[in-house]
Amino acid sequence: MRQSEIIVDGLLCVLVEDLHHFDLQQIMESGQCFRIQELPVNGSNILRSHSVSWHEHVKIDTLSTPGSFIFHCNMRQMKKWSRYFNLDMDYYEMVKSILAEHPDPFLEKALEYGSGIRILRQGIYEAILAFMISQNNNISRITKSLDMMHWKYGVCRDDRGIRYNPTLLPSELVGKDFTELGLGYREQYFREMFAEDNYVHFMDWISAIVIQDYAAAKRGLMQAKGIGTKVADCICLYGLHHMEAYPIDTWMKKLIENVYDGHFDVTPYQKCAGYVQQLQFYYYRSLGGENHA
DNA sequence: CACCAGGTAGGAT
DNA sequence: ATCCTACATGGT
Repeated sequence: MRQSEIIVDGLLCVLVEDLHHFDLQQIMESGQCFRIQELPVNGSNILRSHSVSWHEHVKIDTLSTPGSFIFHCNMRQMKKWSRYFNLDMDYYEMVKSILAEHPDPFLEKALEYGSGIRILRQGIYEAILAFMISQNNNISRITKSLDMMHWKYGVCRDDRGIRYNPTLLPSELVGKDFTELGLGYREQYFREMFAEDNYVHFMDWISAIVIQDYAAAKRGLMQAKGIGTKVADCICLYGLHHMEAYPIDTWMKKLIENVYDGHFDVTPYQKCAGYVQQLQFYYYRSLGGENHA
């Protein structure tokens, strides 16, 4: 991967080349992140364009030259996005080499089908909000609730004169009522978590979790109401980048039942289990569910 | 107008 | 330990 500064429309941007196994469309569709949007495209050498909201906001153009992208930010911000998208570590090759020793036709197809997927580092706050909302819910409502929450309670900041919805910090959520966000019965979970008289405990709880290993972090997370095994695994994986986490939801249950005859051994994939789960999940959903492929 | 959604808590086997 | 079910809403 090479990075260089260029000027686009009078603004400093970063041109990234030779970046492979990175496809924002796939990442957006993979269901790990609800805050990426596809934008209308105007440039002729631009294949797709996306906007990503996190601590900051960035527009990314996918160029027609394979492996080439334009990140609309400066080099300093690019460092953060590089970490966010996990651009330095390519789990594709890791799974490829494990597959050589543990043949798995389904996973092989899943790897090729979703080869552009990366596991993001969304941070614990973003992950808690997104995946507590995600339980027994559908994607479009999850996205809507999250967006409304950010617009209603978030403080807007930027250095380019563009209004955007930033990451919410606990300090911005303490004592809020969470009504009118369409959260349904999950509303109560948030009210408990961000109750004013729980703030000190909340911050202690978080600061312990972020320095613990996967097993301890998962146990800790599950102490909160509204966080069970699956949501805890998602927070560990997409928030804290614990790659051992292997979230099992209704789709993964069906997949393991139909494709692996009720048993899938993650042991060989310990160091990239979460990535393997994403590949399986993304490919299985593309098949419509019941197909054994 | 039913049925479903990247589950969980609380209670009953 | 392992089932069962109610759960609030909006999407399809």
